[in-house]
Amino acid sequence: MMSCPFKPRWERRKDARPQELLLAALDLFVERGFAATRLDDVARAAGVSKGTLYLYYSSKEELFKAVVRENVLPLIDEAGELIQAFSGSTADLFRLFMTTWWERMGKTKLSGLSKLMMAEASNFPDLAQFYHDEVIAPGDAMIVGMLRRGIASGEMRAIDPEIGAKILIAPMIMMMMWKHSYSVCQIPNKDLDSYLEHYIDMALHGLLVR
Amino acid sequence: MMSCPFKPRWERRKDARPQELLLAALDLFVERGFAATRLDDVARAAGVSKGTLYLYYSSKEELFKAVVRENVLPLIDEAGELIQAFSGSTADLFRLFMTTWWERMGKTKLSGLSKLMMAEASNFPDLAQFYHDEVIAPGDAMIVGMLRRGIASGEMRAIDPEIGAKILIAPMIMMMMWKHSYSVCQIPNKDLDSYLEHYIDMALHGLLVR
Amino acid sequence: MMSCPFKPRWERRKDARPQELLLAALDLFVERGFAATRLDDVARAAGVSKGTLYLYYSSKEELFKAVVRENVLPLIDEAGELIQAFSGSTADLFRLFMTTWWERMGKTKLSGLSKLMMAEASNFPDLAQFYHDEVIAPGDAMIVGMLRRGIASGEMRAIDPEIGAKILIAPMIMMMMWKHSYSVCQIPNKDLDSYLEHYIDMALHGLLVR
Amino acid sequence: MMSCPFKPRWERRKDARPQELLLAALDLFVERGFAATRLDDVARAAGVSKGTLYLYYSSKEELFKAVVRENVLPLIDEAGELIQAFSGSTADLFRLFMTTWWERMGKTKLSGLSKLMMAEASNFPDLAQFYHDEVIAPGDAMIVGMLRRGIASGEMRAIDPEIGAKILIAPMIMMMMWKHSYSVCQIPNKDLDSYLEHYIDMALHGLLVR
DNA sequence: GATGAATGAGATTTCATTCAT
DNA sequence: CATGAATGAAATCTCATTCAT
Repeated sequence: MMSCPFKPRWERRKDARPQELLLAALDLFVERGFAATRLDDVARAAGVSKGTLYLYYSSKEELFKAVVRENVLPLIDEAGELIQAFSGSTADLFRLFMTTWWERMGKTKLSGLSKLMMAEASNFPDLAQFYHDEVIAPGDAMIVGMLRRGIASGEMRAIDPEIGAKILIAPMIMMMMWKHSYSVCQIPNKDLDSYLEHYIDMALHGLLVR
Repeated sequence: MMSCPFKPRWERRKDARPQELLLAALDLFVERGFAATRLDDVARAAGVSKGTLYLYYSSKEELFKAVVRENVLPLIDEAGELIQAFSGSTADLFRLFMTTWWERMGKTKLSGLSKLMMAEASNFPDLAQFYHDEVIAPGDAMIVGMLRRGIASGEMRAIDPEIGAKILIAPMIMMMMWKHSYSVCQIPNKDLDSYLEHYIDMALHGLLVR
Repeated sequence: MMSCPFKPRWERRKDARPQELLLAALDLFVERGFAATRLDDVARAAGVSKGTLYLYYSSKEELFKAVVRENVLPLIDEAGELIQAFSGSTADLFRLFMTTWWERMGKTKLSGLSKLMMAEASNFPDLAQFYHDEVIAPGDAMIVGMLRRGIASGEMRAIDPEIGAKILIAPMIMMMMWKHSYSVCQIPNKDLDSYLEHYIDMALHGLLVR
Repeated sequence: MMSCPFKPRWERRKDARPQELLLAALDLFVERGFAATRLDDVARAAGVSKGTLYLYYSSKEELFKAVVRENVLPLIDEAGELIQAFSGSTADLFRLFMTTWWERMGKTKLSGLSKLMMAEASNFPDLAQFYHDEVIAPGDAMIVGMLRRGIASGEMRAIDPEIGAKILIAPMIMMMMWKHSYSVCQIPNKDLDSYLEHYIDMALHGLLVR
């Protein structure tokens, strides 16, 4: 936070404000969902008035899009670069990709956004389109790419990559969603790493040529 | 109320009228979710007045529980019996179980309830508790049971059955949820059977002793 | 109001409610204008809650349209019939028409609606279109018709009837509007009848062949 | 404030910058009305910040008064001088007065202020009082004066000059207001001159001794 | 049993005005 | 002089629930 000691005094406040709003918004959206989050609460959590929110974001939907843009899109880009740069076996790439995803999204608040979007997509088509275009489609494409790579190199069985991708993503997404829905049937935190290992193990033994 | 003295004992009363209510409620809950469904609309769809709803169900939550009880619990029971009665290999049991589930829940409106509960569990803890106790826990137990059966018989690798069950359920649940969320990234209906086959194939090759 | 003494008791309330709402709405719309009238106040004035208003009228605009429909349209129809039935000289018809208009609209609260619409037409295009189609156009057509009748019979000079109509309406409309705008420059009530007589006199001496 | 001791007495200070503000304000007030005009928009249109507006005008009402003072009052003075200086027949004076008025107010944006004031007078009594005192009363007095002049000289019939003035102004004001309200029933621009001629013709033939 | 009119708390969004810099 | 971020009251519209008939 104070990593840049020479930042001019007079710019700090202006730059900081939107960040505080997005942080508060992320917390509340994740906790309650899109429709059930009141802008009143977001404002109070950020320590500003309701009107201030509208100074920065012209509607609840725009606020949400900004939350996604600021928090999720960088991770997508990072993941894309990780895949591009990798030169080992596809199994290792798969392992690395899922582990990284888990560290960056699964373990953080961001995992709540997946649940939120799944939950509210049909009631907010604009949001759904946005999230699909910016997050789901690129993410999907990466898994498909990995499968194609593995099949081409002979490491993996020749499954349909599009269908296979959806099946393989499912346990990761469900793991993220469970964290944010039924507290009553939650996987204990200490088991989550075990879940991830089991998942990778089960996925690979199903994918690899035996 | 008791105007028909010969009414058979085992016939549940109040079932005739409520059936229409529950049908309308199921449709709307699945289409819009719990919070976003207006009782106004449920009443209109059922062809009764809003007040009448309250004659049969004391609140929106009670109405929802009734929908679940009437539609989902019988399927759970049925599935339990199917497993009890099965005597073939565990792989075949797994295949039969998932296929049956897909026919009875995945392909019907009921699949929407999974998404709904995932979406709204955290905002309606009572509902979450109810759904967990009545649906999730029993369902989970069946998968765990199948895994134990397979491991005990030597057919399957010795994975942790609790964790494995959650991983294995995930693609089934996601498939149901996708149907009801992003229309924009929906799997085409014609591919759904292909998805199921791929899933069973990938799951089994990961589970079976090689 | 009590002209139908045998009206069944149990329908009275239901029928009466919308009337009370429209009365309150007319009062407030006339007093404050469309945009500045708060539905809260309309509800309170009618002795009901805000929600009740929406039971009968789905939006502020619909409420306003209902006010116009209920109060103004009958007068328009009546005036049309009056003209159809008249068989005397056009000068006498003109006198009768303007006098009647003054009695029915000018002297009542309805005169406030003219001002309101003039004031807010450009900010509420839907309302403007509605009011033009239902009130202004028919009213205009009547004046044009009278002028045509007078010109055809040789009583009046051959002016352009469309343009003449607008000029002739103007003092009547202004008289109505003044009543509801500047209290500070208002024509005293006792002078209003004198205004009307002067207007008819000046108009006719301008129209009649000398 | 008195820092420039040699500044000529008669030069109004603070006039250079405010001119842009008043132009922007006139445009927007005419287009949308008083209440519906946002100071945000005025500031943006003038190319300054919202705070700057308050540097020059202490409130929205003061800004509006300044717009009227700067734009309308000079015309009133001019018209007064025109009447004083005129030496021909009263009919010719009337014609000249109305034609000039039409050129200077009717055809310009200023015509919008009449509608604005009529529309919002009752909701902003201070503004109404100001406008009445500064614009309406003097204008009215001029027409009354003309009528008195014509009656005294024997050119015109002995009508009540106060009442006659209001009737005679009405079509002029309405013509200005129509331009700014219902676009849907607007008099086409090419007909406006014809309207003016018709009006003068009808007015004079009603006023002159036959 | 059945109705549907009535409620009122609460949600998003707007905007004149203030004030620290 | 000038800025523009911040405020907070207010306005329209929604909906689960109640209750007299």
